Amino acid sequence: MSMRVVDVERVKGLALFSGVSDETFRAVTAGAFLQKFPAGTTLLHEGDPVDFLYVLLDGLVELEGTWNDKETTLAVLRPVSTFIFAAVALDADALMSARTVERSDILMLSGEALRRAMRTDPCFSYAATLELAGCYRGLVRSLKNQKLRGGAERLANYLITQKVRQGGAETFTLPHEKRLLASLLGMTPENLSRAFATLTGYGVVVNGPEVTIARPVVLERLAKPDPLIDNHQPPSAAPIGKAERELWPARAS
Amino acid sequence: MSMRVVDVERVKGLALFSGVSDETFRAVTAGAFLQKFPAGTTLLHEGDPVDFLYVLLDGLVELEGTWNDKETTLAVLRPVSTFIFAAVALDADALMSARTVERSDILMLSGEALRRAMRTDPCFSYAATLELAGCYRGLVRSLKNQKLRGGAERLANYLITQKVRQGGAETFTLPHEKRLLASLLGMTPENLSRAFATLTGYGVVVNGPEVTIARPVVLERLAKPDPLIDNHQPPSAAPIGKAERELWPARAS
DNA sequence: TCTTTGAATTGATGATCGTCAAATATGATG
DNA sequence: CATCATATTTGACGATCATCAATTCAAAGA
Repeated sequence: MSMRVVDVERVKGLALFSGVSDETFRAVTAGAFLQKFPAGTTLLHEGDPVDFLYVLLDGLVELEGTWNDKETTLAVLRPVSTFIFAAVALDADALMSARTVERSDILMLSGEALRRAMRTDPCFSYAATLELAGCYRGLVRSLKNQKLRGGAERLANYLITQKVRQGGAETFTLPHEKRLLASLLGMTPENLSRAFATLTGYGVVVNGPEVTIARPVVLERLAKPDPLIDNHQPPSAAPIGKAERELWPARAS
Repeated sequence: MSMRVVDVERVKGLALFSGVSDETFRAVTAGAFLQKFPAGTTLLHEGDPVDFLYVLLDGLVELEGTWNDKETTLAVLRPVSTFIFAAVALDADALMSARTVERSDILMLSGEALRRAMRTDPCFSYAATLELAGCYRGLVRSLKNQKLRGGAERLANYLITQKVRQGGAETFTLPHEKRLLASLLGMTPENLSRAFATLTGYGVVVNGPEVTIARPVVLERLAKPDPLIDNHQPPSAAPIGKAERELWPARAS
């Protein structure tokens, strides 16, 4: 239920809490829950009121939207990430559902306490603004990606981004099922398969979850990656927030 | 160059400045520009560093993204709206271009002064957080709209939203060219024409920019509007911010 | 090992959407 | 009013994408 010391440190290291007073930090984490959820757990359903800010400390979480019996994945989060912060800030109903893809450690912080802290601690609400600004820009990228690119182009850019984020090696592993990737990229699993088949002609070799980009130059000529859509940020040891991720490479953390 | 008294009042009435001290307000508006731009002026190009927060006081502004020689409209703003706030908060490059659709009065506030104000005045940075949270949720709605709905469904919902926002009368006027509407809805002008033709079978009558929804029930059966995607907020006398717009109808301003 | 279950792939087909070209309508300007 | 430029519409066609069905594959359990 309560946090281990090591977890406290991870939370304190979040960009969202950088520079905030110990007092604010204690006020916000006082009534916090740390819970482990198995894979496939729905943490929050769209339309529900949001009482907590969620912090993914370990595992994998999917944010999804629904309409007319159709579902789509809006984001796949890895640690350490906060989610549904906007709804918490506004004390509004969730616009998307959240569910675990893998077994996950999730910290739940009282929304009420957070809003109170934002109103009193300028450091904290400044950090909150930066965090939200980073999230906002991530969505702008997603919307551009979705509206301007075709399926094969979205996949090609996704693969290039994954390669960079996982260290740049020629071969890397998809972080989750292809079914989920298809939903994230805005296509059906069948069409994702065909998009992979298309990329075979551009030097992409697929072996189950293992992907090899044999001819990066050729693939890039198709993908046309763009820093105003794709965020090719290499992995870093320190956990970073959405804001720092947005500021790279201009002002690396 | 500087603001008229009436404009100062309009700016002070922005949600972004609700509750901030006169001191902060003066600090932020001290080096402000108020400029009139003709239609078709590019205020900011994507990729450019952002030095100012823009506030649309009068007119119409389009936010657009580009990739691979294709363009798409991400939003069309009416007064009173702020834009590119996220980039200003992070002092990052713009992810989208901004350009006037009509002759527009635009206030430009120093980004540096705004960031300074956010760090010192908790009221202001709290308001900034709410503003950004509202913008974030608007984008979530756009992304769901784009990924989950087909063209005719997007158009049907757009028309219903316009009808409500313009007061609810059976007949209303499109706020701008159809070419721009097509880009906003993520389709070509040709397909927008065809989508309008399709909606004729659902009681939609188009006469140039005049649209009549003759059988609202029939159109809604196609559109399936959803409060988690569409924000059917009726017009209000008081200018409101993105945050209040998100909170409706829960906590009307 | 065999079976079972669900993911992934492949093929066939139809729906949706974009592109090109041409025709029409609209609005601004001389 | 006439002319021009541009927006809009319409038709034809091809590309992209979704759906349905069938098959293959892989992992977990009996």
